[in-house]
Formats: sequence, C-alpha cells, structure tokens
Amino acid sequence: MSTKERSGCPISLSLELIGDRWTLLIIRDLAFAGKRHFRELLQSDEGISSRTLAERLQTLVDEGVLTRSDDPTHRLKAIYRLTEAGIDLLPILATLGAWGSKYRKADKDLARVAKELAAGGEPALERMKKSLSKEHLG
Amino acid sequence: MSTKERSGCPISLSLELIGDRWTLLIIRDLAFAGKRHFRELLQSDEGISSRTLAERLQTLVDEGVLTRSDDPTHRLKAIYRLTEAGIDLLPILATLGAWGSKYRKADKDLARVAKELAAGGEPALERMKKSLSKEHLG
DNA sequence: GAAATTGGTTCCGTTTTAAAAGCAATTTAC
DNA sequence: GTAAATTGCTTTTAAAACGGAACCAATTTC
Repeated sequence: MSTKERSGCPISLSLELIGDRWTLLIIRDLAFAGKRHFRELLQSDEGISSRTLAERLQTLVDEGVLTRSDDPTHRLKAIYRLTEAGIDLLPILATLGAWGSKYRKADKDLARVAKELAAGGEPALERMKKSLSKEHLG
Repeated sequence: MSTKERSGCPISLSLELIGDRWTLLIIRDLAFAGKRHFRELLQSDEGISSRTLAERLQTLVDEGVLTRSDDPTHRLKAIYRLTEAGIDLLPILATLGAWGSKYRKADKDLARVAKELAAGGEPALERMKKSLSKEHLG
C-alpha cells in the first residue's frame, strides 16, 4: 500500500486506502461480527495472515479509520474500534454485499442478510450506523 | 487475482473480483468518462500499466462484468462495454466517491459531483443506471 | 510454577505489480 | 502509394506485496 496519491478523484483516493482484498474484511468483522482484538480478527473465514493483519491495522489507525486502545481488563490485549470515518464505510460494505449476493455464488443465509440491509435503504443504514456509534465511539 | 474462493460471504466474494486498486477505476472510466477502447482506458490520470489493464479487462469479461466486441468502423479497435452486472457496480462507485469526498483530500470539483450523486439517493442512481443501460446494452 | 494467550515480528519463498520496450495488423497522412 | 501513426495487446525485467510458518516477551490462567 503505497502512500503517493495518484489523482484527486474521490473514488481513486478511497481505493488507495481500502482498495485491496483484506481491508474491508477487517472493517466487516469489526462492524458485523463484533470483533475487537487482534486474535479475533485473525480468525476470519478467509484466513488473513498475521503479518498482513498487523500492517493493515496500523495503516487504518494511522489514517483515522480505526482507533487502538489498551484493554483495561487485560494488559496484553488491545482494543480496535471504528472511528466515524470507519463507521461511514458501512454503505460501501452494504453495496458490496448486495452486489455479491446478486452476482456471485454467495452463501444463502449471508446473502439474505446482505439483501435485507440493502432493501432497508438509507433508513436501515442510518439505524445501523447509530448502533455502531454507540458500540465504537461510546 | 486467484480464483479460489475464500468464503461464501457476499462482501468477500465481491472483493475477490473487484477488491484491488485498479478494477473499479476501469469501471469508473467506462461509466463516467465514456471510454470504450483500450488506449483510452490506458490514459487515466492514475496511470495503469498496459499489462495490468489487459489482465483486468480479460477477467472482467470472463466474469461477466464487461463485454468485448469488434468495432465495425475500425478493425484494430475493440469496444468494451458494461454488462448489467457492471452497471450494477454503480452504487459501489457512488458510495466510494462519497466516502472519499468526505474523508480524503479530493479534488473540489470531483468531490462536488460525487456528493451530488450521493445526495440524489436511489432515484439519482436509478436514473443514471437507465442512462448507462442505453449506452452500454443498447 | 507450567502452560496457554496476548499482539505482534521475522524470515523466506511465491505471487503480484510497475515500467518500458516491442509487435503485427491496420489505418491515416501526405 | 508509401511512410508514419495507431490499434490492442505481449514480453521482459526488476521491485514490491503477500502468505505461511516459526518465533517472541509479557502476561494471564490453571
């Protein structure tokens, strides 16, 4: 993930940060699966390597999409949370999920969930954003 | 771009195909810039290499997101067009554009365009989809 | 006190990517 | 009619990204 920007196009700038095979899966697990710790995020079905996970988390923190804080109940644990910018990635996850449900061979149950979120339109997204704000921003 | 699927998650499946730094920029240029030919697509501000462009176009055709056809007016030219699946990527482009406009240092004018499309909501997207259908599906 | 758990780091081999040059077929300019 | 330009790629070479496995010190659990 290089840092040199290629153009001022908003789509391009987004892709420079989240345009890869892993970043949005990390966000997905923070948003939908309630994961907060490194070892939890390591356990995704897709099997991210610890090296890649560590690097992505670092960049996401640096770029203001996540925060990293100490777990008060366990000194070795770090807590990763979404920032407002991270929560605002939700519409992207939703549209990706809707497209994948429609055009790829997706798991039935997960496809249904994705379609429901998409069918709910902006109101459903706003509700979920608010819920995420409570969980992640406190 | 490996072909082995990592999970049945719709988001993950979408990212396997379009989760990289280039694919959605190609779609963007087909959808917003009216580009149709290889050399036109090569001229993006971001400077994709001809090797990467060729490989991406091939997979997108294979996966049913684009079509490739001969240009009747010029034997050396090929015409790339969006399929229905390609046109349905528009909401993803729109949300990516909106996020980039809000959280990255985007060009002012392009940010305005992106925000307008997002502000128009689903009706604006549907209108643009119909317009793209006319242009690409004929 | 030994074993397990924590968030990573290090190493190494493979895959992906960028940059540049090249190419045969065709079209355009003169 | 011929030389130059244009077409969609392919080839080559080198650099960067990535995956897998092992490893680590600090801490927590048993």
